[in-house]
Amino acid sequence: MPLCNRAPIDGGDEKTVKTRSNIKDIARIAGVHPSTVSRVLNPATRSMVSEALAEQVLRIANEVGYRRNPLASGLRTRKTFTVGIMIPDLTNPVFPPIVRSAEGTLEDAGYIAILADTGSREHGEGEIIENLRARDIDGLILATATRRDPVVDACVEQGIPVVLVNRTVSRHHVPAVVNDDELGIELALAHLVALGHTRIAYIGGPQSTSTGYARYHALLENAKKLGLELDDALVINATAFSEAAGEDALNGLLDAGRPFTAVLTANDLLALGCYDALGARGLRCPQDVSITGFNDMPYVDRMNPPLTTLRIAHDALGVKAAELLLRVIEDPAVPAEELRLAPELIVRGSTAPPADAP
Amino acid sequence: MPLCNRAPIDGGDEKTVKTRSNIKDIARIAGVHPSTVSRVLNPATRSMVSEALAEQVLRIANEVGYRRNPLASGLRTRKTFTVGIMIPDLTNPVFPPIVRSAEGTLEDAGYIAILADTGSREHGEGEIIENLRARDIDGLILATATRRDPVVDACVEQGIPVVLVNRTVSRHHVPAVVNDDELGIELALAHLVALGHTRIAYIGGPQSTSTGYARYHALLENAKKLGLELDDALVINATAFSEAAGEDALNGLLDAGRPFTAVLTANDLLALGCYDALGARGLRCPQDVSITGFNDMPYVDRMNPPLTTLRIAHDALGVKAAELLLRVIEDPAVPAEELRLAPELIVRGSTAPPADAP
DNA sequence: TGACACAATGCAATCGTTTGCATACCCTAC
DNA sequence: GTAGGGTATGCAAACGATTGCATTGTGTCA
Repeated sequence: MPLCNRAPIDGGDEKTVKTRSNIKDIARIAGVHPSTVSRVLNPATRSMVSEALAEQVLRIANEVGYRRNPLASGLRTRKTFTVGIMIPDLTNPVFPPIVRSAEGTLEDAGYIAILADTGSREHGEGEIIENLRARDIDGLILATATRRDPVVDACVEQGIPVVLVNRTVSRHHVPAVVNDDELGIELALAHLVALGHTRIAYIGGPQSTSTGYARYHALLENAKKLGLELDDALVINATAFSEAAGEDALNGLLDAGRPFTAVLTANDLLALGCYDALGARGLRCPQDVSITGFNDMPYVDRMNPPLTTLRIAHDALGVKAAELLLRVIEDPAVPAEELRLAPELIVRGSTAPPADAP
Repeated sequence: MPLCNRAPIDGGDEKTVKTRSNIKDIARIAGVHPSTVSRVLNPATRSMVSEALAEQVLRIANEVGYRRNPLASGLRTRKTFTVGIMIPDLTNPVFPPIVRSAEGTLEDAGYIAILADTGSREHGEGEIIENLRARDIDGLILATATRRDPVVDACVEQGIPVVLVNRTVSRHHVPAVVNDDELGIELALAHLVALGHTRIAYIGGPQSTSTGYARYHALLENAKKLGLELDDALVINATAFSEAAGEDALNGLLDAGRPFTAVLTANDLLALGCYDALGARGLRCPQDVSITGFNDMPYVDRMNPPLTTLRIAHDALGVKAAELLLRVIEDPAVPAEELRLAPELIVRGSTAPPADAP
């Protein structure tokens, strides 16, 4: 007997580390060539082999608990059933639901998700992408995009299927799933106006992100549409989507001395920063100033006061992004579509009619 | 000239999709055998080849931007520089910081992290593990462990390096990084007692998890140590670590009609559920009932009232778990140590002296 | 000068799958 | 009876890297 270092058959109770059985083992048992087994195991080529034999091979594969080795398969075919998910910061409550639902959707399709959090990282994004590319990932979900993003350009150039989520880029050639920011701002602004506010301040986000940019322009647009006069001195864009930036921004507005009764912010964290700035000055929300957020982060309904904000369909964002990516992977020629999901205004305690209202 | 389907050298401006250069390309340029290049590229075997040649090969590798193909390498060596991270639910705020810091630590060591959220999933955990195993992952970080966990058993049995994080298992053979729950409960209980509370209720978590189990027993232990009389009817373990379970539990306690002035909970979400139960009955926290949480989830400092709780070193948990796993991967014979990180009591507005205090 | 040790490199098999091509076989039709 | 056309399978070369063993070359020592 030739050397037989494994016990592929009847290895039931053996104490040996039973190394996963492979296509050759099956071939040996079935008395056929490995290539035949391979053809049976691949649904696309199964029809090449006689039905009876195919059935037998499948049965054996099942019996020995065969699982394709993705490394070997990937090496040969360049398809790894692996996708990368890049996010700027997992501890930002916006991302976990996106990541989770995207991962779940991918998993259901037989893919695995490699997580890359670029915030907590010494390597640059480019380095990370190179790393993923070296691993022959099939595609990439990017939540990190800036409006002009070299990383995205690089992916497009290298032909890596990419889908952007949450944020998008300026040049319109890459598929994306984003929130409908125009609608969101419209809802928030209309809400404040309906409450009777006329002197409304705005605290936006970085203009380098599509969300910061879109929300800012949506504000200008919708104010005009409503015939609302905006005080330029009361419209500013913060340098980051963070509590600290929001606090700074509102402090700036308060110091400017221009009167206002409401602040529309482009992000929940900015809104929370506003809470801090108000609290430090003994001002009350909503009695003195109404505040709206954007995102509906978890637990903002429990804050003091509960935050009026725009609920983004985070789960759907992740699911749709994953589905879109799968579609692109399957057929790279698919046209780059951009999905915009409608947000929902959630009215809570942080908004009320202005003090001087009738 | 033999067929040469690539342009490995001087491929600078070519419009062709420049396929990643490999070890053979380098060998050809350097005029040596691929195996020599391989030896140079592997630090462990570099000393086998003459210094001058090694340098030259490295220079060329650098010039052509060589990157090892992890698939091929992994196929041959069974080492993929990949680890899996399994968590029960990414939208539970406890996990993102753990995942993020673990991932960052792994990345710095040249590993990538595959994320698996078992909650949002139709496949069972076993199936997922099999999937990861098929991909020859080097190790696994599990945040999903129950006290008697077949998945953990399976991993240990199959020799997959495993590190548990946040939760651990009963049988003591697997390395873990957890919070020091005994200390946490001790701090919380001492805090309430110091405020003057004597009739203290407890809402714990599922006894199938190590955290639920340890905190419950720590409570009994510490109460005895402090000479504190616990009313059995006021000590219950909820069926889940969730807001709903917490609300149900506290409603049960209130319905029982036994007097108490404080509730010590085993988890922030349980505590938030208590807020709901109190609010629904018009009771105030902390005036009528003090409440303590466990975890210090993000934003509980902004809730109404801000929650007194135990801050777990989530980042450290992730980092340590990753480091421990790397150590085990490197040397599977390393003894299974269990790290316990000390929590910190964060006193906020949800605790105060009881109403009947002097 | 020849034997031997040792250092540096080449050779070729291997990891597990896939796939273009060759082959063997059977059936039909002229 | 043989040419032609399928159909079902085998063969062997990839994919890219690693590694035990073989080979070559160089120096040392007796």
